[in-house]
Amino acid sequence: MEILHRLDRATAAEVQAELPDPPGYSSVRKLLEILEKKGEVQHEQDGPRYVYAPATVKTEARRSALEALVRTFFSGSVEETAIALLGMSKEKLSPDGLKRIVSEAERAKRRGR
Amino acid sequence: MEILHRLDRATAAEVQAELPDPPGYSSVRKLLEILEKKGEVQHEQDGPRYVYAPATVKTEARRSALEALVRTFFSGSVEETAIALLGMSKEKLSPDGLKRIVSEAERAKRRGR
DNA sequence: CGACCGATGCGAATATATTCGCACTGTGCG
DNA sequence: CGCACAGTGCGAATATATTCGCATCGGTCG
Repeated sequence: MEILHRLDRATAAEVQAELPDPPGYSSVRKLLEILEKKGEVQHEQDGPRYVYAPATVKTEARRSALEALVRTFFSGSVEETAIALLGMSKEKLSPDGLKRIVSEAERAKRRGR
Repeated sequence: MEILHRLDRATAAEVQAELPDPPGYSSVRKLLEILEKKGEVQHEQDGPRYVYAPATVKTEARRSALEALVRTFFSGSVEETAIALLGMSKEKLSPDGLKRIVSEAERAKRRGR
C-alpha cells in the first residue's frame, strides 16, 4: 500500500522491486489481486499488462492518514504535530515555503470552528 | 498498537474496551502476548495484573511515524505536509500556538542541512 | 503460420494470525 | 481454613494471509 501511494501507480514488477525483502513475482501479483478484491487498489489495462493504483483519492488518503497520526501520537493536537514536524525537518525550508506555511497557519487560526 | 500509543499504557481489558469491534478478552490478551514477543510492547506488573505499554520511546515512535507519512504521501516534502496539516485543522489555532509554529518554522528555515 | 516471450488466471500448499476455552494461581474475606 | 473472584499460562481450533507453480492467453518476430 505504502509503495503504491508513493509511486501513485505501478505494475506488479515495479512493486516487487520496491519491496524490502522481495517475495516471488507470483506472490506480489496475488497480493495485488487481494488488495483489489478488498477495494484498496484498482487496476487498469496498459497495453498488455496491468497497472495498479490506490483506489482512494490521494487527497482523501492524505487527510485520513494525517488524522490518524495526529490522533494516535499527538492526542489530537494539530499544533503539537506541526511543531514536531517542523522540528524534525532535515532540509532547509525555502523562504517561500516558510511564507506559505505561516500564511496557512494564520488562516487556520482565523478559521476556527 | 495505535490504541496503546494513544493510551500510553493500558490493561488488556482497557485495550479491549477501545477496540472498534471487540473480540473476546482472551483474544486481546493473546494479541498483547504476541506483540510482546515481537518486541513491540512491554508489560509491567501492577499489583495483580499486567499493564502494557509500547516498547518504543514515544518521541522516537512519533518521529518515525511522521517520517513514514511524509515519505509515503508527500514525496518527502515536509513543507507540503505542514501545509496539508494546517489546512485540515478543524480547531481554531490558539494565538500562542500560532506563534510557536511560526517560530519553529523559522528555526527550520535557518537550520538547513 | 509457429515458436517464443511476457503477462494473466487460478488453485493449492504452507505459514501466520486470530480466536477462544480451560486449568492454574494468588488474594481477600467470612 | 475454604470459597469466590480476578487474573495469568497455555494449548488448540479456526480463519486468513502468504507463497508459489502451472496452465493459458495474446502478441511479436522470423
